[in-house]
Amino acid sequence: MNVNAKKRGRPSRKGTALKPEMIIDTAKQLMVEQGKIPSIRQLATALQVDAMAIYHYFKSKAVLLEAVTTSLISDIYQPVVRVESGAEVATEWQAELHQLCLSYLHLLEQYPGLLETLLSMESEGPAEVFAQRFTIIVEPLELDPPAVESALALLVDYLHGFALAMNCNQDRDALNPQMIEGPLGLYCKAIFC
Amino acid sequence: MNVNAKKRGRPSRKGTALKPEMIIDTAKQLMVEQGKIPSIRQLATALQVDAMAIYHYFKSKAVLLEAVTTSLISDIYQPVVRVESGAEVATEWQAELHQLCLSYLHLLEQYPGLLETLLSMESEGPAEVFAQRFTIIVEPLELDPPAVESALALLVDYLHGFALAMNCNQDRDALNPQMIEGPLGLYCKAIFC
DNA sequence: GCCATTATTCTACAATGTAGAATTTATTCT
DNA sequence: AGAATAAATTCTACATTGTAGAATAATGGC
Repeated sequence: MNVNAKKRGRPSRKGTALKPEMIIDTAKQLMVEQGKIPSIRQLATALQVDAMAIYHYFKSKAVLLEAVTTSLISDIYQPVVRVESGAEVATEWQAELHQLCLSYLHLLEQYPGLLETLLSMESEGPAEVFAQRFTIIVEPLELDPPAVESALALLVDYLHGFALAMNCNQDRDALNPQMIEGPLGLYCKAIFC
Repeated sequence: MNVNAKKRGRPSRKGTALKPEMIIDTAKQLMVEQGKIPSIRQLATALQVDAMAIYHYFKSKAVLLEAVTTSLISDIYQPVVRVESGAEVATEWQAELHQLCLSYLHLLEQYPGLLETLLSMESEGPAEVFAQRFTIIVEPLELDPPAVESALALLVDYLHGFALAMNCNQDRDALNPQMIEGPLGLYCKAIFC
């Protein structure tokens, strides 16, 4: 007779019900705490629930991770829209871009595994979030569409490569988001010179 | 009595001995065939050997993968060193860089899992290979050291991000190395203008 | 009150990395 | 030559993982 055994079947008290939100939130928390994606069993333990209960809400672990990703991605920096005049155009967008990149990297650093999920996802939603905010920032530069496309591709993949390097490096301090300074400066020169 | 059971203990005939090279080669082959890193058991089966035999040569799977990586990385494009004159400087290095990038991406595409191993490795050796060849190519541009460093960082992480995207995308044709054209052009503009 | 639906736990399986012991052959020492 | 040691291999076993499928219990609609 297992001491820890819980009663089987649907729980009585209504408020006790497991909710998708709770699962997602706990998953996020464990990702931060453990620095990696938790196993379904670990997640279930944290929720004080049987592992299989989670599968009632998410058809597979991949689907759960996609939900986590979608929920997190909107937290990246939201650029401020300005009415710019003359000289400001040349500098403001760089600061905004810097901030967007840092917040994106910070997110990918805080939640290891997010990156791979993001890139594996069927839905383009999460990837679109960054693109959207990027577009807002470079809007005042009035680049032609193909140039914007190339610029976005170069930046996104650069950031993903950098994030991957951070995630793979075991010693946390060897690599941090501040180090994009040089490359990002070079990048800015490329798209506006 | 298992029909497939092999005799235990050290094999008699000398030539039969498993060699690290064989393990590495078979691992490479399976990576290409399966499009992912094989399990130790699969690798052992291909070698017609017990799984644990592999651990006699490599202390862990990670160490084996590092050996595979080190062995593969030297295959990337070796830039030709030229004596350039005047106008050629402005164009030749771009073609060389393009070729280097394509061969690097091709390698990372062909051997999924290589990227993560590369980035997780203690040894800087493999990472140095690309850096070395990059340096040869941009040498004639006579950039100052910090600029070279930034340029290398931007390019390497961009390529890693791109490679990761290729590896994560299940439909093979959605993403291929030819697509670096635009971003790479932009990049070249950045480092020499 | 009956029955379908919903939320949950339990049991079980196949795959994985790998520790540790057993076994057989090769090599080295005396 | 014989004994001891080392090397190369297979076997057995374990913990961890994702998840399929069945059993169980409460809820909600009729």
